[in-house]
Amino acid sequence: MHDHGTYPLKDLNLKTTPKRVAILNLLAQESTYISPEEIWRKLKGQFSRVGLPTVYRNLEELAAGGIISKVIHPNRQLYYYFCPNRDHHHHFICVACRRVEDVDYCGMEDVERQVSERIGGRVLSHIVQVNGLCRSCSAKGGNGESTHVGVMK
Amino acid sequence: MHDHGTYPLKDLNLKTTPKRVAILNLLAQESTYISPEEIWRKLKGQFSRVGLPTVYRNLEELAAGGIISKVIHPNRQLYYYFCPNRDHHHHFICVACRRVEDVDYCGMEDVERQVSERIGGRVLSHIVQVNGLCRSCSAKGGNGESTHVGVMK
DNA sequence: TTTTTAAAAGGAAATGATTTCTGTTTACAT
DNA sequence: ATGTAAACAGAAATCATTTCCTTTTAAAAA
Ligand SMILES: [Zn+2]
Ligand SMILES: [Zn+2]
Ligand SMILES: [Zn+2]
Ligand SMILES: [Zn+2]
Repeated sequence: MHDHGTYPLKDLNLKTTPKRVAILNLLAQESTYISPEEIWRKLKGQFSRVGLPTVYRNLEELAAGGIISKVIHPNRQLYYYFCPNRDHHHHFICVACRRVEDVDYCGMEDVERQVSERIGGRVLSHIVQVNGLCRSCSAKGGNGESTHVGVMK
Repeated sequence: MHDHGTYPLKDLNLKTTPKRVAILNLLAQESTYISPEEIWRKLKGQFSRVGLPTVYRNLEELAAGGIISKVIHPNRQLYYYFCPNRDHHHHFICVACRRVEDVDYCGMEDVERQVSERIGGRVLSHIVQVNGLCRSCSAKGGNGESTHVGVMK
């Protein structure tokens, strides 16, 4: 789907290993979020030996480095997604088909002001995720899996 | 801390059992988010017999009913919080002391419009959580636990 | 090119929070 | 008071994720 381009793995003190690159390429091909085990199954088609811990380790490192993003899922399992958009933004995920789309919106400036002025605290990070049904899944009328994580009304 | 008032457990087809009420009361006394096991330990001071599954079950039911809210935590464990504010809003959580504060802000109207117009999808729910250090923890200069879940830059 | 070395990977095993199961007990509508 | 579906306890299972330890390897240094 997208090309992940040349990522500064070096800047993150991550060696450019075949496994790591393959994981990144697999993610870049997907337009949906994916689990560590799914990545692992795909990797096994390319390498004779791959350990699941290697996949978990790499996904975590890539996410920590900001190259890929985590998806919050009600079943509490880990899912990751690679998004080529380097500007700050958030995602709309389809709970039925796992498709991920960009949401170019983030009101964190206002929130930070409010936290600073009214609460006296300091914002370190924030989580924003929009769950729903994409166009095609919405048309099919499917409900998908229920998504009740965080505050939702 | 707060009184959870009279909640329409009946409206959710939940019986008013001693355990359930006790859990709700415990949560209402806290100004921080809390784990199922912590609730369980506190419950054991009030009942001779309490099962951990009972706690998990009740917390899940109360959260599904919108009476309490879940907190997204990087260690992937479950945490819950009771907030008496019935208006739609989100939370600022202190990653150091677990304190939770209201954030009266939510740009979901705009997001829904964008999702509808540009993506053609339908929003079912959304997750918004602001992580940081509250006033006192910020003053102490503590860092608290790292919080890297979801998209954060 | 040949070391050198710290990071990366494998694979087996452990972990432990959460869930499932099953046989009682209980809230509450009739 | 009785019936019935919901709740509960307790023990056991689950299973995604981590940990551990040994072997390989990327890539910096010589
Ligand atoms: Zn994106
Ligand atoms: Zn944002
Ligand atoms: Zn609140
Ligand atoms: Zn909102």
